[in-house]
Amino acid sequence: MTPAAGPSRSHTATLTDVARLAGVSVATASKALNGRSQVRAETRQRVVEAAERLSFRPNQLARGLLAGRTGTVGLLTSDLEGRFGIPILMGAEDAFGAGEVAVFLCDARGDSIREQHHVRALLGRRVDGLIVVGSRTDPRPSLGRELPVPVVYAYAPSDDPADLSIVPDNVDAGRIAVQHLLTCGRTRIAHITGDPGYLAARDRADGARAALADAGLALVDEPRFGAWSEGWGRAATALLLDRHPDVDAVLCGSDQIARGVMDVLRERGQRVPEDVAVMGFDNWQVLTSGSRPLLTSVDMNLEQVGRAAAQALFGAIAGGAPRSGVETLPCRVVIRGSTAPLS
Amino acid sequence: MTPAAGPSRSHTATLTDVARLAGVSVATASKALNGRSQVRAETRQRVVEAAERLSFRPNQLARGLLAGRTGTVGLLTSDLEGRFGIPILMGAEDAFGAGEVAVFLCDARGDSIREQHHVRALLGRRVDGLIVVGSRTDPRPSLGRELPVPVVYAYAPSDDPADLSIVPDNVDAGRIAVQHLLTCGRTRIAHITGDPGYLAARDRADGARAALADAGLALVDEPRFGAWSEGWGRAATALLLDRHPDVDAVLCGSDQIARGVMDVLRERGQRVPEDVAVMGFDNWQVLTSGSRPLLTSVDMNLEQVGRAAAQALFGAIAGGAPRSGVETLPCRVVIRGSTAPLS
DNA sequence: AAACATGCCGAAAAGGCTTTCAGCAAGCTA
DNA sequence: TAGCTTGCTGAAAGCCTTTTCGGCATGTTT
Repeated sequence: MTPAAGPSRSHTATLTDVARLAGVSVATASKALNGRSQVRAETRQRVVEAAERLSFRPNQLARGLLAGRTGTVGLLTSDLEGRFGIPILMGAEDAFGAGEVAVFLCDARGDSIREQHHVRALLGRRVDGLIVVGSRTDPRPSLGRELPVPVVYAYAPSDDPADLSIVPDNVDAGRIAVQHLLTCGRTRIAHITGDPGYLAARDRADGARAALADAGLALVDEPRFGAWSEGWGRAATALLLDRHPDVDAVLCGSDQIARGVMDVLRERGQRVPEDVAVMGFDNWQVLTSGSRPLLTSVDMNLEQVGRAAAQALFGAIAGGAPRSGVETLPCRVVIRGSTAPLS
Repeated sequence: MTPAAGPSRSHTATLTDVARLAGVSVATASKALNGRSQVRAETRQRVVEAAERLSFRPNQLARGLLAGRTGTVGLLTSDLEGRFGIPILMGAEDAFGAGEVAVFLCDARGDSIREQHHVRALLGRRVDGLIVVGSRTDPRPSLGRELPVPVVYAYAPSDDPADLSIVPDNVDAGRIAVQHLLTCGRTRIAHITGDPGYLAARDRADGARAALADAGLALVDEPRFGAWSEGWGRAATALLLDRHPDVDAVLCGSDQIARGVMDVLRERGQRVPEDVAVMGFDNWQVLTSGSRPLLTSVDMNLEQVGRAAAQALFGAIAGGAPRSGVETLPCRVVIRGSTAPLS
């Protein structure tokens, strides 16, 4: 057998082949394989066996062409390397994969020209719907209302309220984080967070302030906005301790920041969590599980965001009542060693 | 306009519509839009305008049905959450996206049943080829030789030498890492690495030993295998310093381990890099850029692995000479603050 | 003016599948 | 036995595009 002439070259079995082998017409073969009722059991059996023998796989292209539905969706992401897109993508893939939907993955790399290109290509392939995953929770431009298929935005909401967007509830995230710290008996809580240009940073700070206000308290100092990095966590902590040595909890805008904060606390002789409790956001395993002690963090349930987006899209494709607006999903606190009740 | 009856419902334009609007036959319309030469310039112009007006997008399903090629490939990954799959996926998506190929993403979650299911589904959709991305460099079971489309394995090689696999060269990675440390004038080099069940750990250790042997040196102590975690890095470093306080470099099997190593070195009063140089593997940004000093690391060029796999698959689809066996791609040292010449 | 080449265009088939509808045989009732 | 219902099966149309090939109107040559 020559290298190029394996079974690879043998014409893939088609329904006609199956029908011929089973001694029936293609129509009957089709009905037999699809569980239609107008086929005698014995005939169906023959067809099924023939299909088996030829390892027949119905051509989804032909099927999609006929049905007008392809059973495919496009997943448009702006940054794959960012860590937020992945869990969402997993959740969506999971929700679809359970059914019989296949996912086209496209990375626009944050470039709207590329994005437009991908949208056109996906429409050419007649996807049944689109999920758009952003890298930040700040609103992003809508793909427009003129698309021939439903679209769901995940993580980054569309700026058009007529679109449906699924996002984590960052305000509530800030609130539950503070509530956890209050539950631990902390009252002198500082907030060190990232780039104020990010809505997520502002939302979380707002939620944190609101929860404190509900308890008749306030943040120690204003929230310190900076960068989403360990370095900023370290720098801000040094400043914080100089001005407020009596702080008993630091809520950090990200796990990276929290790592920097914990490093400096340790260097300054503050024990975590005995003297100062520390919390992060994102629940990024590589960071939370490597720190000493393990880091308590707020998980944004991104996988669930992905799943919810997939389900919403599914519903829209099936023709359910169209939803719109920004729907938020709750976050959850994952408690580890860096927070504990004051003893 | 009722909510359900937007332009969404308006029948997507088809070539017939374009032809009718332009006052030509579908055959002519097709030729005009595809740059075939047997069309008068003026006629072509009319057709193009009509297509524009109707925002016509040729149906790729029909096209694929006819051509026998769909311009799609399946990307089968075993673990999306693992950090190795993503860059490979990005590289592949990039290499394909440049052309006109769309990528079906499937996550098998490490389950071979799921994997089989996905393969069948993808074949049903008549993908032109398959890329299989593993989560470890240990060989994995082949998908088999009987598939009707070419397959390329990335990161995790197939156990069938008849298949083509693209993997990073971990042995060489260990070698170049040690060479860098030698260049920095280090001679008492220890190796703390991860789970010995991983081929990557053993390969890197082998490469490191080989490079040292070439220089007439040997590792300080045997490589310390353990886990891919900061915690192990800390524990192993404590042991190491007790037995070999004169060590002047630690080569770590991953960036996580390296972070743990650096933490304990600092605690024990060893300066990095003045007293002890530290290197990691993987060049994982979140870890390398958060440490003090910034961490030198070996980058496995995973994006390039993905690109190379995509290109190989592309070649195989186009019918080029079939390649087979395991092809390795070189890694590269990314020098940062944690390694420096002895002064 | 006849014969020919040339340039454009359109009818039709193909690709694989599903669905509709007509046809046919067998079994039943009157 | 004629007429009817039931139960299966198959022919054919349709989904959308590309490609082949025949045909028609020019323009060109002798």
